[in-house]
Amino acid sequence: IRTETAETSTPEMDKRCEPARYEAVWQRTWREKGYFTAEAPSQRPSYCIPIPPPNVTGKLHVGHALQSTLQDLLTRWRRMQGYNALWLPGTDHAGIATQLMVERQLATEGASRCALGRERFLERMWEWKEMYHDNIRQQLDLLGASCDWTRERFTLDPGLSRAVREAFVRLYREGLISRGEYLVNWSPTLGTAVSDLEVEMKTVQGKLYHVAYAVEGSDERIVVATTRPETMLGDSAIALHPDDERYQHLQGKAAILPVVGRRLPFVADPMVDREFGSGLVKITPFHDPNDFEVGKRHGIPGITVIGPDGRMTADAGPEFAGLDRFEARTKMVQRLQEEGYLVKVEDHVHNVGHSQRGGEPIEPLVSTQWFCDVSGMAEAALEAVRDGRLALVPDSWGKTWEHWLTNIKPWCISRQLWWGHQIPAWYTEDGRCFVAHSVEEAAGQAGTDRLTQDPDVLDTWFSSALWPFSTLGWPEDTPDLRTFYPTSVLVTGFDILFFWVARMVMTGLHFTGEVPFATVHLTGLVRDAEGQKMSKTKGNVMDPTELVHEFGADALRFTLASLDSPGRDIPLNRDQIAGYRAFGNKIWNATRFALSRIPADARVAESIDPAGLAAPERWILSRLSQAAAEVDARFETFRFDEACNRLYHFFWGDLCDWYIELCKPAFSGEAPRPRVGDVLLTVLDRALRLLHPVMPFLTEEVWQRLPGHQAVHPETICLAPYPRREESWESPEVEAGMDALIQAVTRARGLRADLGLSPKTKIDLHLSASDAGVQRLLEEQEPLLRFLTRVESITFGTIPEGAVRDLVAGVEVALVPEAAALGEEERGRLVKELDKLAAEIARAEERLGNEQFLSKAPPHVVEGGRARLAEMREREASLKASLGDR
RNA sequence: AGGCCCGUAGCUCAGUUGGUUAGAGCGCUACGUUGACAUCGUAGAGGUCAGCGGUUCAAGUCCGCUCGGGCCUACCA
Repeated sequence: IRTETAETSTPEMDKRCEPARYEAVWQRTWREKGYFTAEAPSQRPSYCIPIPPPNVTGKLHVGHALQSTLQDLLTRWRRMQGYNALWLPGTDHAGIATQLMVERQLATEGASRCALGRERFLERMWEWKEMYHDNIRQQLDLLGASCDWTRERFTLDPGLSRAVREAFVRLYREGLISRGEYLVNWSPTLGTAVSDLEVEMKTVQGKLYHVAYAVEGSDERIVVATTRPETMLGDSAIALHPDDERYQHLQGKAAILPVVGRRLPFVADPMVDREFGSGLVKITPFHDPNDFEVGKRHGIPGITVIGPDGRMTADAGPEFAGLDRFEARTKMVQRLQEEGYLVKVEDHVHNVGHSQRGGEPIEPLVSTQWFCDVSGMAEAALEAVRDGRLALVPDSWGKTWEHWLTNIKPWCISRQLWWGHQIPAWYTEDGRCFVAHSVEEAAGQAGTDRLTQDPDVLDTWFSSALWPFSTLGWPEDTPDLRTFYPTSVLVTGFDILFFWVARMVMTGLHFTGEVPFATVHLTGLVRDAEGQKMSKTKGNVMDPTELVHEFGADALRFTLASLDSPGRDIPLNRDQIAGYRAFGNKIWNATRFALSRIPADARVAESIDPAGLAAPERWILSRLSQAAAEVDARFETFRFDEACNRLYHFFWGDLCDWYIELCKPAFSGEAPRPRVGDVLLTVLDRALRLLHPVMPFLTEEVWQRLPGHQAVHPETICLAPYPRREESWESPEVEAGMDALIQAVTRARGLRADLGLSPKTKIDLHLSASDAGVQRLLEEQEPLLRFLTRVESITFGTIPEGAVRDLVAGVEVALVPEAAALGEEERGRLVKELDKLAAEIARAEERLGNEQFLSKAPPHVVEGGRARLAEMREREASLKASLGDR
């Protein structure tokens, strides 16, 4: 176990950061110490994130890694802020998807679900579940997830199954769940009904067959167009538009179905589009959703000619019975042609519903299923977003939410599968149905125990819909439920907004009266470096486990979090992850520097008073305070990208590029300043704490080595307070002065480079600040400036003739090179710069001469413009002086 | 068919309620290995903000149209 780091506090650190050496160790330590176990009840405010339960179908993909990173980030952040934070983990049985995986596995063994029987098959399912569940758990550990595994749930475990039965029974008793015979989306290869959401519309190139029908009792022939000739066998009417002049005479008559010879009455219905085809539509009530409605309106009976297996039924007639529906199409076309009914065939592009899981075209089929009427719940869910009880982030999803929920239809919740929650409905031998919590209760109602349970299971999303409260113990009124419900945030992909999020909101409001979470953060899709969707067939799938092994979990986490900008997909590329791995190395080495150079008595300070500190120390503390304030604000608004960006630039830019450089001459004794070691350690401590939610492993590993870190928390950075803004540390004056120093140093280096002078060339630097305070600061820090610019000497005040000069941040910077003159290249660059400046000055003058601008623009903008113009003029003078007489 | 999103540097993207000089990372160029770090440092180059029109003192930002790309919803047989 990794406690030796903290206790022996070996100052030796490797030259490179190697995540593999500490990540797994810390994950184990954290778990053993129980840092992530939440309390219920608790005195502290609650914060809860219910995990979108991964399917137990296989491995986690990068999308999971993204969502897990964000959930963990939020949880760790709130935990550090003192919340009683719970990230509740679990997995989903994922009905169809998982059953398919196991069926495939069985097929490779030459076995099958039916041969095995329901009971043995379910045993196999549970074995599968155990295996993949363990995978998922390991992967989450690998990523550094701070889940409370003592509260882990699975959608088929006893508690959740009980919640499912309770929800079903209540909805049934309220009349919102019912059983009935309707036209449903049927997947012939899966052998089950699916919901509207599981139907994927695909644009396909098909054919439009124009078929002639004889009109009964006349010589007239009419033409009807269809894309599915095989369904003609189930036709029972022909529809025309009630206002269509061309066909009024057909009202009350009938057509004769070719090949079959059945009589098809004409019906007038406004659903007919007069412009399409001939303006006449064949009506197949049992194999088309529109026709089903027309059939109902006109009392036309339907005929089922395609069975659940996708083959033609006996009712299709002896010639077709037993044929696959697509074979039947070919045969029908052939028969029509033979008998002279086929008028023409056109290419036709149209949209066909396909089974999302099975992949084959959906067959609309009449069957008895269970339905849930969600119209009332949808209304409540709409209201929750409208009145702000539920926030969608980004809020652009609001319109999609509105649209879907206002057009919602009954939800088909039964599935002809074995893996799932069996429907709590029992039938007597004479066919009466009893819905109850248990077979005993049903027997009581039925007055007999000769009952058979409904063989179907519920749609997987039915149990998922209850997830935020069923995992906390609902329907029991448990301490967990009281403590953590409603939960705080849901982080998930927009692709399951309807499948899952909307349904959780609906059931949450229905059963608990409250929205199940206050905020939904919807992430984009993780794509590959080229912006392509990852898919197995394309072979561009990135495996999070491999990425963790290659780059470390922290680098992957930082990358994913920093790419999560609202409403955008996430193009993930390895270079970027490598870049953030380098950032980790930077953090590591910054710490290594501190540990090797600080005085022996330096310690992390829980708080520090800037009074008595020199400008560089006051500057970094001021910058740190602002970084803390901004990072916190970004997390509040789910701008993980901006938070990460801020963290990155604070650490690399302010801390490493400048402050650590500023520390060097102080530590070496060249330019000593008070308490530099304490400040460096204190800044590192806080910076690591700020970074911890994003990079938990590295920050813990490094933080444990800081002398005196125990003052902040005795055991772990995971539970150390999240740094806040420290207003007493902030000083605009110090920042302005140091900013001038930084810019002057940068410009001095730039001038030297412009002159093509090697770093070894001796040079005199002249600095002249217009602001007296800045001038004083520069003079005070003269040794520091010499160290940073590597010049021989610095002279303050008037710039000598012949110097090469420039003006930045109110400081004139000039170099007097020994016997060096401006070459052609340098002159050219200067002239170009002067031209640009002159153009800008002209623009500024014009603007400032505009009456409208002066009177309408706010004063600070006008003032800013004037100041800017003045500075540009000064700079112009300075640059001209460089060119001057040389 | 309806709706939504996007178009900014070579690439991937930021850019607050319109307000000075449009930013970052990667890549590129030159120089650099001085004791934290070459997974590095220093200094640079690179943009007609897709196009057109409008509102405004002021537009990458607001409005309209066009072009290009993506996504969602949808029962045209």
